[in-house]
Amino acid sequence: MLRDDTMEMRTDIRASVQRLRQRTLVTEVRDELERMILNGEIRSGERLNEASLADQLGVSRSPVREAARSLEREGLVRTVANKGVFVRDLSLEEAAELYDLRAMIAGYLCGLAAKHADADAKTELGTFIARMDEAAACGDEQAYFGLNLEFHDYIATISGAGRAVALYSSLGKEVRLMRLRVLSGAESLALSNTEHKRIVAAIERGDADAARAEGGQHHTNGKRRLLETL
Amino acid sequence: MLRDDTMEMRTDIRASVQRLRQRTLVTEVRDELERMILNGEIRSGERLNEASLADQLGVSRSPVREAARSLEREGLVRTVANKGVFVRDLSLEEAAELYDLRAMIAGYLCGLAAKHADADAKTELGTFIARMDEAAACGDEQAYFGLNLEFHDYIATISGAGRAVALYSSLGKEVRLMRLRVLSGAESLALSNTEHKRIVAAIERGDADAARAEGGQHHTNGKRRLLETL
DNA sequence: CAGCAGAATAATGTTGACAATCTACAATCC
DNA sequence: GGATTGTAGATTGTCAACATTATTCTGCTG
Repeated sequence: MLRDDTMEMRTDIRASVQRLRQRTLVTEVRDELERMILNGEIRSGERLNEASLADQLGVSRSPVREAARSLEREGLVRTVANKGVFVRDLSLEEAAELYDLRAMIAGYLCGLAAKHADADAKTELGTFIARMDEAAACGDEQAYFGLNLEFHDYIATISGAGRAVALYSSLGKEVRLMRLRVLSGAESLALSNTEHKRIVAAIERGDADAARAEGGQHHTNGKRRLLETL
Repeated sequence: MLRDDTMEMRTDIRASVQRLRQRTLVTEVRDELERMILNGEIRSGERLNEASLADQLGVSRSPVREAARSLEREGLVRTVANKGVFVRDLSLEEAAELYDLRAMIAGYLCGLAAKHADADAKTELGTFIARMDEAAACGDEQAYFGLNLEFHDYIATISGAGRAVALYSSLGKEVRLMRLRVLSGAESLALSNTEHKRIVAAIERGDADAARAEGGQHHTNGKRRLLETL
């Protein structure tokens, strides 16, 4: 028992060290910039002033520069030579395309999840559904929004995919650039969760094709809701 | 007539300046590194030595660092803190996943191309097919390989998509990391071009659904061929 | 001789300074 | 008055030096 504990601690420490060791100023700044952009603290189209940000974050310009370049990977910014990096400004067409891409990849992930989900994963998915039902009943959009993100991330995790997961997450962030809350109103939340239930049902019975279709349809519906909002 | 000529020249110069203006040491180094990686001059798993590359290219480490980070966007390298950036080493599973993703996106692009292709585009597609037929008949794998890339890039262009095109191109480069020539042998080339013809036929008759299906299938067949090779 | 400290070496991370470029505004000319 | 040129300030691009971290080699100890 004692040995188990110490082993547990040791692996914990090792993991923690591993994590800390991977952190560097660039990653730190990167995360902070990403947060600022997604929170709208830096608005769409705005320039990321290297000197100002470096000063603000207490580092030199180099880490800021590299972090900004790194954000390009997620499509959060675009770089113009000799002018700077700017927070991307999504047109409606671009947003619609992002939804299409996300729908395809989400379907792919749901299909894989149906193949790979074990009993624990299925239980966890059920828990997510229940919690989102609760949030929907309370009309707590904030909570539902967070749970929704976690739910889809969880499906991505159990899919066992690599690049597709990263892509899905990246496209998700890109979409959030629009800063437009599609899910609003209790009935909208409930409807969204109905679709979640269909996805989970398909995953639970291991029906990959159905899971793929439901996952894709859920995101396509999201695109339709977005377009209807405008 | 004279006026037309000078106008023509002026726009040429303007475009050229515009292009040069966007070039900077970072982009220059980035392209060179990409070339080196895709040509296998830097092998999979190998580290990109900043100082050595900087020396070799006659620049300081900063542009090399940024260029290397920029290559991360295309998944050509992975960065490990305090250890460096390494050319990605694709496992078979990862490669298969890349093929799946590419198949989905290619299908998406073919579907859009079927909707947006004008008469000129259709003619151009026909030309590609003819040229690839010729290369296949001669068994010129090198030429077929290049034409194949151009053909798919052209479809991506006429699709009118934005992010999806970039993604498709990026995944294409990633796949090339394997440095495995799937297309070999005259019959293989001819078979591949048969599939191209089905795609072009669907685009020519404006059948988006069929184009999507054919485009996806073509890439899925590529994945199958890859897996059979091993 | 295996294995392990510890120094030496080499690489990356970070910084501040300088060069090149862009932007905005004022002075000039027609 | 309007357009154009020139100049000053701000911003990005690049560089070389220093700090920190990883790797390798060496010599010691059992």
